[in-house]
Amino acid sequence: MKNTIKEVAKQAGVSISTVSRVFNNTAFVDEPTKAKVLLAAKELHYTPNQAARSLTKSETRTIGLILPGIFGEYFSEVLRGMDAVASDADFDIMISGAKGITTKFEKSIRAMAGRVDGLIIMSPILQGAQLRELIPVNIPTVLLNSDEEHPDFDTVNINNSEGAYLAVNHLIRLGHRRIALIKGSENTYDSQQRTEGYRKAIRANGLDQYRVEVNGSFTKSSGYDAARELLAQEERPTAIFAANDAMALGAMSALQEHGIAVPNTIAVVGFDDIPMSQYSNPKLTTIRVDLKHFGRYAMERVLVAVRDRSTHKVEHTMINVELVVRSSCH
Amino acid sequence: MKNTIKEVAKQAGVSISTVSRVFNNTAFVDEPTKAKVLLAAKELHYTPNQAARSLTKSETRTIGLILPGIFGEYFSEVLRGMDAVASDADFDIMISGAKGITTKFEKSIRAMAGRVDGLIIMSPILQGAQLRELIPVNIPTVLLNSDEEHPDFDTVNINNSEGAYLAVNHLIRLGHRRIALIKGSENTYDSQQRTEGYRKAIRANGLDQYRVEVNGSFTKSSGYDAARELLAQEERPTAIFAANDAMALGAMSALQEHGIAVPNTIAVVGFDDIPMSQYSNPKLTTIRVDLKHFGRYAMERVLVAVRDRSTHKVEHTMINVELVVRSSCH
DNA sequence: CTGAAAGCGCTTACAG
DNA sequence: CTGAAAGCGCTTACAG
Repeated sequence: MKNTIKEVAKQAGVSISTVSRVFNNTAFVDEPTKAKVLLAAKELHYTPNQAARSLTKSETRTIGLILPGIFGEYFSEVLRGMDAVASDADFDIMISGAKGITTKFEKSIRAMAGRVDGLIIMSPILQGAQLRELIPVNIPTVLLNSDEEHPDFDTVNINNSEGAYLAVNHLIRLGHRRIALIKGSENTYDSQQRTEGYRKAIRANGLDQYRVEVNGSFTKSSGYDAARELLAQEERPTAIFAANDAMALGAMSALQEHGIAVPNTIAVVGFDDIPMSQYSNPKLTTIRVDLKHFGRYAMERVLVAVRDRSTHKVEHTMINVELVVRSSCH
Repeated sequence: MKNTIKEVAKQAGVSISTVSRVFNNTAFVDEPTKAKVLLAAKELHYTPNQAARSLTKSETRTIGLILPGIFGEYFSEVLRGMDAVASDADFDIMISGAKGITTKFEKSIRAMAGRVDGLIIMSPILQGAQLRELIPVNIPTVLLNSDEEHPDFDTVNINNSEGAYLAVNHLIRLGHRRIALIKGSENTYDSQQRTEGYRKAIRANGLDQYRVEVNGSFTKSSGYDAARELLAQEERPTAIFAANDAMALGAMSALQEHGIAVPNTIAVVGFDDIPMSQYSNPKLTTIRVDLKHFGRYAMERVLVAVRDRSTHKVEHTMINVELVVRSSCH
């Protein structure tokens, strides 16, 4: 990596232009010359410096990802989708975990400058104007899970409120009335929307008197804790809607520890349909989000934006969801 | 991002050196001058181009990760550990999924050249000599899950065979004799070692006549399939050791579908102790690997290597494991 | 305290 | 087909 194009040129007895040409196949080079270059490169273990390359070509062939975290099956699936299309297009991925802290977020953005051709940002906390301020002007970026109608950026969102509505409605049709909600992380766009969907369904069915909401943070352990909190209440719910599958799984675990049968005594619904949900015991009824497609689509959007930066028009996309019935409700 | 240091300098009426100085705090700059620069930078939405910066400083403050995949809780946890220490040290992470294909692997390496200060490579398939050939000479790199004693690279490994031995031994002490193994991905270093540990325990207890091994690939679905295969055999095992938790979870799901009680009819042990394992039903007995520490440690190693490239000496580390008994065995 | 200039490792017209 | 030179956007001695 210390060996430069200059060394290779010297060793091969040619100019650096020639070396560049054989490495980029950008012009025809005589076979013997080419051979000499290749040999020299091999001997010196030469690999072109991509930073230098980016600088001259002002293209990096990499997309930057700024996410609130990259952990758990939710992000895994989204990443998997992104990786698939990036890799097909011969793009690399640069990751920065923004942790939801604004200063950290700014730092991540700065770190990306000049090293990526486009940005995918999932920042469920930051709002429209702030994003406008923080995100560099000239770089194609798509926003995930925030500000559905941001005038300046492409946007991909999950139909959260619809999904929550579907989930709760399913429970109601099954005869449940006291349906508890385990909420996602506070201040988070998707959490708020899922809460809203829950409330809408409750209200629409005149069940407001039975409404009960407890806090969570989208993690299994927070779902576990929330379920215990629910069990401690004098009037226990007969059903729980957790704002994501991780919490639903955690909640089921807590219920089972307490010897409470799922779904017979308490029914549970989740949201996301992460892979684990079809392997749990009982299998989780949930709201299916095609997470892989979500990631895939987001990556496709940046890529087209990168390709024709000039003609690109802002587009807002909503990912549909559907109820998938398994065995955790009754 | 299109705005350069030159534009800022012009707008502020100073030289580019001065702009550079205020941005890097690398020398004292008069307050009024500084103010002018900052103002100009703000107006132009200026962010220093990191590619250019890397080139002149020949330091990138980023570590490249080449992994066989970045999906599932196993990788999530490892990544979480890496991210924590990288982020503390103010380093970014660049990811490339090598997918175990050699050509893809080479491409990943090339893509990293000049864009990272160090490399963490998990390539359970490639062997010592190949790695030597493929990895650029001058870049500090640590190898994960491969070639324990590679003479040229730092190495961090999990004590796989010991762990497998512990798991199987636990089952034997519980009175099981027909203990099936669900293997991990073929040709994989860690899979081979886990298989080896299984066989050692079986042999040491004179149980060779009961040995039964089926194939898997470290995924939940492969564990599910493998369990079904086991159930189809004329003599069913009374216990299953899955080479990782994901497969163990998949296997339990298959057993439960068939109405087989875990652990009463068939006991199950896993390996890794991914977060889900303490939330499953029943909770999974497994071999605990401190995955987060694994990632953390690997990142720490590259970072020290990056810091003193010259004095650094190759070091081989083994991560210890331990049996954690929960409720899936009996 | 600040500026002019060289240099980081490449690519790409421009000549020949 | 190949080379010399300019330039990408920075940083960093070197002067003053």
